[in-house]
Amino acid sequence: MPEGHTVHRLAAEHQRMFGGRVVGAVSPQGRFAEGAAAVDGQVLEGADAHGKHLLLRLADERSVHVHLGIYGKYVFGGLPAPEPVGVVRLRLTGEAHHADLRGPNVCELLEPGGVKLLRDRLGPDPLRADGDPGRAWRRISRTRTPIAVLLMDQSVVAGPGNIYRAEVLFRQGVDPRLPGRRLSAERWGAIWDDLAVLMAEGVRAGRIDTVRPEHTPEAMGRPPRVDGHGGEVYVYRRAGQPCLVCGGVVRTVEVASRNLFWCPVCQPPGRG
DNA sequence: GCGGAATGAACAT
DNA sequence: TGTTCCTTCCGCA
Repeated sequence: MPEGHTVHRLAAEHQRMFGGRVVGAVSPQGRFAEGAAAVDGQVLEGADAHGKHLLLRLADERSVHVHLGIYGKYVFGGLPAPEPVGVVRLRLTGEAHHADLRGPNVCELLEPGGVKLLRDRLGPDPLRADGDPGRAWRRISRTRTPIAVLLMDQSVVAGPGNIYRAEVLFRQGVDPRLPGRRLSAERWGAIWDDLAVLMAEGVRAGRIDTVRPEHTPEAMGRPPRVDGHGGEVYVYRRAGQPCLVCGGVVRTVEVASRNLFWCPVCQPPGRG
């Protein structure tokens, strides 16, 4: 689940449960013991997300930086918090809630200024009000790298992952292998706008749904279906199945060690 | 019960 | 390009 929309939800949840309040912090697993000790007893001033990075600002101007990677997961609950189940890297407790973090790629304490360094190496985030698509365009329009690779590069665009990249390219009818510099500025604008809409909906719903109403199984007279990842999508993990729009066969290929999915009919070679 | 895959990215080579 | 981190879940015995 951890694409950018998930992390923005997590930030909102932290803000709601812990924002402006003193928090307790422990690391039952032990791998964040020193950091937890430094956090424990401080006021959590605010929670924020940039792309897939969660940032918890503390009263002493340091920040907890969490990146979930593929496996990382949060579970929230009330108080009293039960005995931690499994390997809990960080448990926060507030006035009425607790949050358990397991399996993150990153869980570290950043010194003041560390957040700026982090954000400087990230591209614009379609979910943020300060996200500037022009910044991404300056990278995209100058490279031969395929657009499908660029969309996964967090220094180009921060937030989209493997599902959103496949789905937005399908929805905009773009050939995934099209070099960035062959993409038109108009098409990039459409991709950015679509990402903003899709991901905002993902934040609201807590799942990734990308299928337009006229293409849902119901509208097409097929039995309703929800994918294993918890949403309704056009091409992601649907290799070998018929395209929901044209009936052609959805294809997959490995790109930079990730599986890319697309419909060669709706996204013909050179289209961009 | 086991093996593989998974919504990610840093690092080594 | 390959390795590693680290956890969960699914399909297959």
